[in-house]
Amino acid sequence: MSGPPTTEQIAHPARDELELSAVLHALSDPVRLMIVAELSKGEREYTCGSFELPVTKSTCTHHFKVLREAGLIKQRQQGTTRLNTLRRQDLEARFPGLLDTILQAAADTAPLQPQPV
Amino acid sequence: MSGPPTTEQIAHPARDELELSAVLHALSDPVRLMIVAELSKGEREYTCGSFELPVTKSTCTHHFKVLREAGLIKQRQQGTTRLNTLRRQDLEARFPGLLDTILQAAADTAPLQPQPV
DNA sequence: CAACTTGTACGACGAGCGTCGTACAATGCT
DNA sequence: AGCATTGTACGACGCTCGTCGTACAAGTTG
Repeated sequence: MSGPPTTEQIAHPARDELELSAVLHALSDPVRLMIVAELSKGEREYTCGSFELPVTKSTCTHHFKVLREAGLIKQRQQGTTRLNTLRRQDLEARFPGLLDTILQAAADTAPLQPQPV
Repeated sequence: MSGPPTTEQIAHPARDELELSAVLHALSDPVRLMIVAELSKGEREYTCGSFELPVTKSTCTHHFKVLREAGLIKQRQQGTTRLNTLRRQDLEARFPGLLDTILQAAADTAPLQPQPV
């Protein structure tokens, strides 16, 4: 193999372009909040398929797209899979404390927890 | 005057019933975030008309209703006017630090500020 | 009483959201 | 090569959202 193994041509907003309303809207959906909560539990990269979500594949793609366009996650292509990571530093720089506070609130009040794989 | 001057028959969710997704959704609208930011600046009660909002009266009523049903504000009838206050304590008890963090993020990144009256 | 103020109720409209199914592209594996 | 895996693209569907205009209710004030 001589060509580039990864594509990395996925649009992401810059740190200074993150909008609060987009972030809050993204996290106001229970499924997306689940995804972000899962991502926040580890430092490793998660594939889209490593979540037990109560929606189909295409809906899952949609939610990851919303999260990416709001600047919450970074997506990196690797082979057929797409690796997702939380943009912790960017979020912390732009909206200090916001992510942790929301995740804490979610953990305190969530009736159900998703299952990682 | 011998009769009751205020009605106080407006439905509000109890503290323990506040849902995170509803709160985040309520605050993901710029107009509603403006309203909450204004309310947070003072301890006094604000009438619905004391905001300079870029929407009509009926839209304003709608936004206050969303905020009330999400548990962000308390509305109290007094004569023809309705007095609004932020439910600071309830929010702090249910979602510690959430309101302040969001308001801080809004203040840091907001391009425009509303005008109080 | 009549006029005004403050805000709600209701219906309408266009836009967007969350969901799905099917089809397809790209990669990995046998 | 052929097949399986992973995820996207696209269209469709109901539903909700934000907005508005008009009409109306409840107080306040002349």
